[in-house]
Amino acid sequence: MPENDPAVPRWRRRKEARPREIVDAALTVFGERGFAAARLEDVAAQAGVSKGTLYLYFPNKEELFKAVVREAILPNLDMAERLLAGAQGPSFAVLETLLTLFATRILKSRAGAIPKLIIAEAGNFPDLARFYYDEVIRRAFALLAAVLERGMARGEFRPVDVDSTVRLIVAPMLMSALWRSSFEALEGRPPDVAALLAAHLDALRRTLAPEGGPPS
Amino acid sequence: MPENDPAVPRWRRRKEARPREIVDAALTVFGERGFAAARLEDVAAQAGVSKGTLYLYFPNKEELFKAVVREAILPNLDMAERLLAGAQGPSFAVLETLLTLFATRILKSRAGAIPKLIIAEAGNFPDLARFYYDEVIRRAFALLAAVLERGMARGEFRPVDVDSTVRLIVAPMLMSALWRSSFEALEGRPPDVAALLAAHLDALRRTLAPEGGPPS
DNA sequence: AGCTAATAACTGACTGGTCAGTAATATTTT
DNA sequence: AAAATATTACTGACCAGTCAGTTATTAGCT
Repeated sequence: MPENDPAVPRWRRRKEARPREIVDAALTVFGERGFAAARLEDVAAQAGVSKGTLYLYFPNKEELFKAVVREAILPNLDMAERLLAGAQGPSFAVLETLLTLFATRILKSRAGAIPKLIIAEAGNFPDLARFYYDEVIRRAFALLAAVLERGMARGEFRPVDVDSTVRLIVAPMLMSALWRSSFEALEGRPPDVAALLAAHLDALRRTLAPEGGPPS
Repeated sequence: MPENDPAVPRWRRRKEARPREIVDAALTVFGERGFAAARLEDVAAQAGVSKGTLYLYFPNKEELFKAVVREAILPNLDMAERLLAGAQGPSFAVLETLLTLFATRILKSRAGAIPKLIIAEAGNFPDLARFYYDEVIRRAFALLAAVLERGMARGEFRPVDVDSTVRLIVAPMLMSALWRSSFEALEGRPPDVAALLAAHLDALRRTLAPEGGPPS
């Protein structure tokens, strides 16, 4: 049943809105299928646009993916960095806020699919891996390392191996994100992120506490 | 320069040895490229065989992959289960042995690539995800849960939320495996698994210790 | 205000390349 | 010779990226 009324155009020119809509559609489709398996035809359909239009705004699939990362992840990192820069109180509270932020802002949004994407495709698309490593991982690790250094300098944390401890902090959050992407459908119940976060914070409190007693 | 001497056959019939060689080649190629992107042509070449031969021993790509998992992972799980069943000493020592076993047997072998594989392809190949979940994840989680229960029953561990704690135990090891597969090439130094394992065990000791003091 | 280029935005059929799986054929072994 | 094992050449489906052509919008002219 084709729409023949010429008063209703088949499409509109919307130069301003397109990139955002395309990136948004791409996040959805990449998240569902991964980078390599995602069909740009599907991204286009999801964005309500034809495949050719994608190429008016993005030179190729990889650049589209980078745009997705920039839009979905980097603003959160910016926020986290500002948070540390302006922190006044105890370091453990900063850590708690950061992890809670991750659990709510990233894990629960469609951006939670991005870690899986990167891990899945790093081998076959080293440029993407490099991009993500430089723009996201390095910054996130540096941020957490700074929190640990701050805590140790203030005597709130016992001395620890910073690099290993950063990985210990990140791992459960990362694993939650991967879990959601991969196995949520197979388990009856959804994973209890809140319980995991609570247990993780509890473990960190005990791990980081100076010998003389727990930090405030 | 073709070999025309009829006394030197171009190939031999080796019905017994083929499956193992093919599975071994498949582990290598799947590990490098992922499941979807791996070319059976490459698996065949790596196994010193032609593509058609693969189909004499495995009905399709998915079944070949399942065979890889069965061969590379399940024997390690069997060993771990026997280890717990025969354990006499303190529960923390069992935990330590299990994690060390993982860090050495899985992480350092080509089998370390399998977690990445599963996570990467779970969305597009739900049958594989189901298979891995049933055959590996459930068993591994049950195993660790049993260690925790044992420790709590013997008063060596304080009472903890078993499910969350199992995830906390697994996450850093899993993350190491994923890291190797994805970012090792991008960093100068290889990740220091020994340091991470030491820090993790230290953190677990503090986390699981009953209030009255650390377990032996 | 209405008509008419000119331009910018968009479409969708097509190309070139890839690869899992199959069929036809060849070689080795018994 | 027959059976078992292996190879090679092929098929069909898939998809990123391209491009010739179409449609909406804007600007210029009257």
